[in-house]
Amino acid sequence: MMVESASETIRTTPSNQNGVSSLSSQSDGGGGREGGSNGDVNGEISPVDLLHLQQQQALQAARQFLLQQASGLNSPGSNEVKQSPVQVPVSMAMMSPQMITPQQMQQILSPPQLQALLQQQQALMLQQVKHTLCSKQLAFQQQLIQMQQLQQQHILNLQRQGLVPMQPTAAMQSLQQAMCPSDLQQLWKEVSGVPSSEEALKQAEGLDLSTNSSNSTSAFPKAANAHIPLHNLPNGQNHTPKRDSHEEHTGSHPLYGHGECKWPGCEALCEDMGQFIKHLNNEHALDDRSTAQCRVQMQVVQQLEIQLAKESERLQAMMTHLHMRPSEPKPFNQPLNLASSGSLLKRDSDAYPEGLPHPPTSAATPITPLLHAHSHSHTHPVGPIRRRNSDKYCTPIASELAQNCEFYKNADVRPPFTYASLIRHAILESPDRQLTLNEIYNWFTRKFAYFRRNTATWKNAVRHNLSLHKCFVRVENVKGAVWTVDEVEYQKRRPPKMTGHNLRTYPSSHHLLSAFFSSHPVHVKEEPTEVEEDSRPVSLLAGVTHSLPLPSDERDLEEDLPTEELE
DNA sequence: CCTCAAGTAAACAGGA
DNA sequence: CTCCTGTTTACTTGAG
Repeated sequence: MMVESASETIRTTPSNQNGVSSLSSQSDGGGGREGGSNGDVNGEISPVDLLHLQQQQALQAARQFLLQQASGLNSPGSNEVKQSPVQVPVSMAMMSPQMITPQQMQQILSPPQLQALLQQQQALMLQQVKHTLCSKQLAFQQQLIQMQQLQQQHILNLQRQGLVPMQPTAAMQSLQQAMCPSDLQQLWKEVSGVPSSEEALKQAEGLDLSTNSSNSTSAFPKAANAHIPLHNLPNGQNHTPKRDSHEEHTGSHPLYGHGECKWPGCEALCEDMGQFIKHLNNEHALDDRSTAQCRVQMQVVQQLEIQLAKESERLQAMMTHLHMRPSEPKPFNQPLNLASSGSLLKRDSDAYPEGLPHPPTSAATPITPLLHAHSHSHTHPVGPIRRRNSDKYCTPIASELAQNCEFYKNADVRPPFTYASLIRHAILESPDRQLTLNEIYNWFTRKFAYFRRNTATWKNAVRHNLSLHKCFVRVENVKGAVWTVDEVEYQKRRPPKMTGHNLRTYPSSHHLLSAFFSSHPVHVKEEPTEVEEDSRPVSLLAGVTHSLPLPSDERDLEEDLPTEELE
């Protein structure tokens, strides 16, 4: 109880200035853009128009891609459905990382996969920028709808398998509540100018929306009118078991393409659909691992959404600057799941005039941005990451970092290591195996986007760890003091604790599922981030650091957690 | 329930 | 005086 009061008085301590300027708000203008919208005239094609068009196309493509990604994670047997009257942003329900942190996801599924995925996505996004010319909103709508359906399907599947703990109906209800269909309907109208989503759907169906077909894996099913009105779901009666069989007969599956399974990290070859389905059921049944992988995929999508949001914001700023009337600003401003979840949940407040909060918090605060606006600014200002999973669950820090350094460098994800192990790693990584405090700080900020904010907190933790653990030895130097590692102490320090649990099986299905359905991400503790520039998930992929051979040093380090690894 | 490790917050001291 | 560094204590949380 006291804690709360304590945390409420958190003040940003002076230490913030330690060269950690990660804030580069590029959004100038956020304000009065709605003033300038006067209809959609497109008589002439000026450079400005082209720019506009390009941007929109890019954004649209990105959005589509995100949606595809999101739909891709809807576990097997979840496509073929096509429409639902109610818009339900999948990710809203599925992305609730407050229960399982991104780190955990990463642990579960090696981030190289994440990187690979992101890379793919980036490439595909670029491709799609070229191909996606028409059917902007419609494609968007279409896919959103599909996502919803997939989500529903997924839920149904879970129910069927008895894996949805307790009352699936409750899950549904919470889902539905969180979604607030009416809000969504409204949103749709705003966004698309289409009277209702069903209308939109009809239109969408009338068109060839296969713009996404450039992504061979996505092949959105066009068939099926398996309606699953969400409003029926709460009864828990709408199981439509036939869908599986139905799916098997249609030749496409988002997780199947080019004769191989597109499940993240799988790539198993399957000659035909039947074989693939079999494979899917065998290898990717709903278990801890698959569920965890889903969450990883969510993370991927989330990161892409962040990127998308940023681009949207940029577009807005550009257009504002050029005095353009954003012909269709809304869809782009609306970071579909992330932010919208907040706004919808929030409900009462506008909080969402523009879709994106303005400068600093915008993109990088996927989960909570709007909540902050609402609550006292200090309520959870720094989202203390209590109780992160300890490194005992992790792969050895050295290899993990070596493989995923680009990821951590850019993604605002807390590394799944203890402070102590990180500090040690930093020190041992240095040429002289010694670092000053400030150098350690710098290492943290350099290596982890996550540590580019809340500096007061983690720096304090670093100092605390340095002092606390005997394995860190302070050595007076000419220029001051440096910190070194007493390896013996360090090893001693480590409890024989078990662990290792294969990360892939770490979080239990229950956890994951409850996370899935806890669509009340209101209390997310992700902090108000400022990682604008850093959370550039897409670009980070260019990194290609994975598969770097480990330096000998790293090898040493890697031995560091042998027991932890092997259970 | 207890213990322990980890994370967080904060008070405090000493030095630049 | 402010800020940084370093130490220490207190507390919470999660896991064993």
